[in-house]
This record gives sequence, C-alpha cells and structure tokens, in this order.
Amino acid sequence: MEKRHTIEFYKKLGLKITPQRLAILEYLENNRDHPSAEDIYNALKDRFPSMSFATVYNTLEVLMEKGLVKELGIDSSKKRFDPVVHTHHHFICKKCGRILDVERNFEITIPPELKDCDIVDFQVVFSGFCPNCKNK
Amino acid sequence: MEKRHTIEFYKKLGLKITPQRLAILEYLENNRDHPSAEDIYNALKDRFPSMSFATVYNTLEVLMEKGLVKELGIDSSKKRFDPVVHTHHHFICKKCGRILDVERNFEITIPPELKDCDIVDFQVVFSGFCPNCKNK
DNA sequence: CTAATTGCAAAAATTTTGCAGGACT
DNA sequence: AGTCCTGCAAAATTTTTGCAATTAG
Repeated sequence: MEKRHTIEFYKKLGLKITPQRLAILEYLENNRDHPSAEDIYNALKDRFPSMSFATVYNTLEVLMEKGLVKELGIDSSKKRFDPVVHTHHHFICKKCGRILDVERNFEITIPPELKDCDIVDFQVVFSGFCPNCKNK
Repeated sequence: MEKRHTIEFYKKLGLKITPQRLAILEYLENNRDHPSAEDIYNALKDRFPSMSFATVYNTLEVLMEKGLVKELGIDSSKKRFDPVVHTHHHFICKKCGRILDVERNFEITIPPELKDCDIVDFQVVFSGFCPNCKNK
C-alpha cells in the first residue's frame, strides 16, 4: 500500500511539520486499531512527555479537513479515528470494543426513502463478539 | 403498529411503574427522532420539573436490558436511542445530525474476515445531507 | 413492609477552547 | 518576521455514580 501519511504528503497540503505531528502521522500510518484520541495520546506520551490533548485533537481535526482521517461513530462511548479513508466497512465487538475492518464491496442501492437526501457515503457495521470475547 | 411501550408490557417485565417512567415510555412510543438522553430530558422537564438525568439514564438502561430500546453509535457526538428495535438501517445528516430510518432488507452475507466472530447484527448507515441541509 | 426508584449533587470521562509562548517556513 | 502550532489549564459536554428520601407493589 502506498504511504500516505508522509512528510511530503503533509507538506503538499501546506501544513507545518512538527515533531508531534510527525509522531501522530507515524502512529496512524497503516494503523488498523481505530484508535481513540486517548489511544493516540497514550501511545505518544512516552516519546513526547509534553504532548497534550489539544495537539492530538487539533492534528486530527486538520487531518480530517484534508481527508486523511475519518471520524468513526461506531463506538458509542467515544470517538474513534480511522486513517484508512477509502470506503470500507467495520465490525465492532460488543464486549471489548475492538473494531475490525471489512474490506468488501457490498452492492447497495440508495433506498427510495432517501431519494431527497444527498448521500455521500454508506457503511455497513457488523456487531457481535470478537474471537477473543465470544467464549467468555 | 402494535404498541409496545405500554404499562402492561412494562409490568410483565417486572418493572415498577412510576409517573416518570410512564412519561418516558410515552415519549419513546413511536418516536422516530432517535433522541439523545438530553432530548428526552428536555421533552419531559416541563411536566416533571424534578426529572433528573439519573432517571432518564436509569430508565434507558433498564429498557435496553429488556430489549425495548437500542443505543445507537451513529452520531459520534452523543448517544442516541432508538425505541424501534427490529433490524433496520439509518441515514445521518452530516450537518444537522438528523437520523432517518431506512426500512429495507439488504442482502448481506457475513464476510469471510469475520468468520471467527459471533455476528449478532448488522446495520447499514448512510451519511450525507438531509433535504433541509443539502442546499445550504 | 420491602425493595426498587427518584432526585440531587458530585464525579468521571470525553472533547473543546483561549491564550501565551514557541516553532516552522 | 509572520503565521501556525503547542501546551496548559479551564471549561463545556455527556454520562455515571453514591446516597438519602420517597414511592410502588
């Protein structure tokens, strides 16, 4: 897969490169855990003890504006972020909250009751219990 | 449609009937706005000035345990609740947050990458702009 | 009478914001 | 140099919790 969260890519967008942002980019690159803001913060605070939530949220905000990250509303307890922005689908574990990717093409036609809406996107969300949780 | 949020139904589940709960039941009955806890609280505080969030959340909790209400993880800014629990799908407006029901049967087979998961449910979430917001 | 429920208020958890100082181009 | 970014702390939102008083069955 092509690297997208790179310095070059970032510079092209006219964004300033800071060590904190680079670390966030690096953390997100190819990340498939659908981290929350706190996950990102926790993952980086060792290397950047001064890292603040403001920076994490600010960077995520910028990345979302540039289309490099999507906010997920799948986990009702907190926002999760997905650096994989092409259309794909998800599974969420009702017990541990783990979110898995589902890379599949579902043939879905716009339903008639939404004919007056401007549909931008759709996604399928499966829910249930992940392999780790299903036998407990 | 059969009434489900009735006193009889509620009593059968062994739950105590209080005026507050009745008001919440009545508010939810046939509600298609996918209200948040605050929406419910606001809708009822005139009639029940002493109504508290504890009661709203507590009642929703109980209703969820009994399978009469589902928590939606569609609106990433807050939890929304749906008194319509049979399988159906949704559209959310990216601008105003309105959630519309989509009553359709999508033919979706469990994808291979989830073969080791215990899938309980799935739903399709469309997003975009509702009729009110799409031309602004 | 007993156990469940309410309301209040405090706390917890998550996200947003203002602003001064600092870093990037 | 000028603008954007960071970090801190405070605030705003949403949700949860403990507990005493009340109420339903």
